[in-house]
Amino acid sequence: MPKKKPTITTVAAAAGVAVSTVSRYLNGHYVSRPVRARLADVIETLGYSRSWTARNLSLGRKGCIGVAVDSSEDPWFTQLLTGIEEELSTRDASLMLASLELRGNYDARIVQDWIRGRRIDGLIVPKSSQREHALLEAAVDAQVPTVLVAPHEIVRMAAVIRGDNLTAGRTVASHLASLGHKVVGFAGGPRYSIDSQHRLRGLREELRRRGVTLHPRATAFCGSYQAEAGTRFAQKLLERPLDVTAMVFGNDALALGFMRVAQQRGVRMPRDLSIVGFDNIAAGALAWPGLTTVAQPMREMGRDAVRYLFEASSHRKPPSIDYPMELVMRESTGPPGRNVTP
Amino acid sequence: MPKKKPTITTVAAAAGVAVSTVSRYLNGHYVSRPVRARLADVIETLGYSRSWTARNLSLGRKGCIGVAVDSSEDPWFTQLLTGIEEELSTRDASLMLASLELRGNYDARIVQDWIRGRRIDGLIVPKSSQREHALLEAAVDAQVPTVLVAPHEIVRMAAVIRGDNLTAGRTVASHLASLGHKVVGFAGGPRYSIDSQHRLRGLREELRRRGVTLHPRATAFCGSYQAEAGTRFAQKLLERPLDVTAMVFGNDALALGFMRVAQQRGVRMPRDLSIVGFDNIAAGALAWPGLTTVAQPMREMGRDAVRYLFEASSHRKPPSIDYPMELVMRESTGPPGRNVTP
DNA sequence: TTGTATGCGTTATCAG
DNA sequence: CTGATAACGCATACAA
Repeated sequence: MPKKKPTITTVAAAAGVAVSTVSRYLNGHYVSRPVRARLADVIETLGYSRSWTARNLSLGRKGCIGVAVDSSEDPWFTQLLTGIEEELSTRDASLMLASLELRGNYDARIVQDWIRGRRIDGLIVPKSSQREHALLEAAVDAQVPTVLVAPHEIVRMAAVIRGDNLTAGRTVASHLASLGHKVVGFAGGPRYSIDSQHRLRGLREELRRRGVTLHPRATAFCGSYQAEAGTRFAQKLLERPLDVTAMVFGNDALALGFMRVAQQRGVRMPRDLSIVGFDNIAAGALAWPGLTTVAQPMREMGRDAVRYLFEASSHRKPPSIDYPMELVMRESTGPPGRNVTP
Repeated sequence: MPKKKPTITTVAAAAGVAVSTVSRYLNGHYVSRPVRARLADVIETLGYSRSWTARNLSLGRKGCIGVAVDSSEDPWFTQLLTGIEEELSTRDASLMLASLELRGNYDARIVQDWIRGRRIDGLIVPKSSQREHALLEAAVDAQVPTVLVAPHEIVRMAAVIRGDNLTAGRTVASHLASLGHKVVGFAGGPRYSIDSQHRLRGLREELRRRGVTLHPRATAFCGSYQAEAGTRFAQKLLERPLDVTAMVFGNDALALGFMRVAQQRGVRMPRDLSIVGFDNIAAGALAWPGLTTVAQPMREMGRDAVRYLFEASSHRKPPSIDYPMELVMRESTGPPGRNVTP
């Protein structure tokens, strides 16, 4: 006999009060002490727990925020996700997840349905680029608060959260310069990626200040942030003798992809070549040599993203915060050695 | 002027029919052709889209399935997640995600709230172990269909989906034997993990059949599936000359953790030691040497998990399927070399 | 084939 | 301080 779940009406009846009183009790509004005690008792013995669906319908909200990402298998993203979860768990709201590239090709219909069907109270879009334009437009149309995390391209339709990539670039430059490197290279992600651009700019500035050369032939964009782009870049760069003693990559995935090919070809790191990445993904710490990188406070950024969403109404203008980034030194960087011919 | 969102009532009024007719139209029930056309038109111009919350309330369901995992940063899990998303996207349902170890220590309250508050139509728990017992009990109590993916320990409270680890173990044994290895070792995850036990058993059986020794001193359990456990194991095993020419690990994370330490100490792989893992996580493909491993059809398992959830009522007994696993050969395995003294 | 009436479980606005 | 009662937006018997 599957006993039916108790509702607020059941509780009210059992306690001999009106449903509205129970509701008030549930929401911490005023009820007399004796009634409160009785209600607590009844609810306990009945094992009552209110219906989220009904509550949300009544409140006119959805109780869910949406997260739309290229792929939920991206380790950079999962760090952010943890932060999002963390903050959400304190706000009795939950998250809906959608990968935009689930079956190989881009498809944002699910997210479009979310916002058209008013299924979400807010939207978080990490690493958005031009192709998310329609999505963001729909979001502002439907008045669903949106926050972009580390968008590839510039937008003024939503709040933005991103790391302080300019300073991060400078930090990397300092690190390399103080190790004694005189000529370094840079390989970014997509050319249009703001993160890559800022990282490069910071790197370039500080390098120049330190009298270090940023070699033009070893400075490029890989077209993507995927590891495969890093391996392709490696195949090209390592065809001929190295011009540089250190390479800085747009992110860890690129760096790791590069390192695999480099090791395969006998390039010893950091002796022949120092490597630096960005993002501090787990794979970098597991590699040998461990990948020197720059960490962003992803969890904090995730938390702040949902915080902003829940306070969106009170904000006049969406904030655009730059989070501090921290150099994580591992074995892939060291003093420069002689150049190598692979 | 934020135009108010149209409801089913708005549509009915605009079309000059009753709401029930609109509802019928929406759900594909019978409506006359002219009315249907008019409705389609009105809905289009109004930009109407029905409220999920209200629909679910009326239907008595939640429209969400819950996924409770140790950490959503686990790359093994994110593969599963992709499959879950994939299937969910075809069923107009969404997923709620909760990490059980969000802040370092175990806390399942959020998930308990889900099932107590009837917020989910089903529950997926990957890699469950003893500590999830209370959770599963609550789930059966509340009649929420549950499916366990690759549970560490045996349970009879829910449906189970897992890979065919026995055969996988045999496959690895064959691979190693045919490469010419004569003495191999095994390092599993937690001792109680069924996956590790099965993988070991399959390995042992086939090894014996092939006349290959499974060295007892190099056969152990690392206590966890985390990479750190692999590094600890490496530090211990590599203290003295190796007794084996190949090591099989309970999963890729352990193997990668081991490899890092091994490379650090100058062990050349596969020349000095061949390495095999399980799970085929991305980091293994990026390492050098690339990690030979056994892949599970994680996406398919994820899809099937939600399929089961949605058909739970029609099933008499929960199925417990073993999914085929596939050897992925990379550079970390090769013919045995001479033993090495690190 | 279509309309009417009722229920889903809460919250909020009123009177009392 | 508490109790009716009207939303919330949709689905579904049942009646017409």
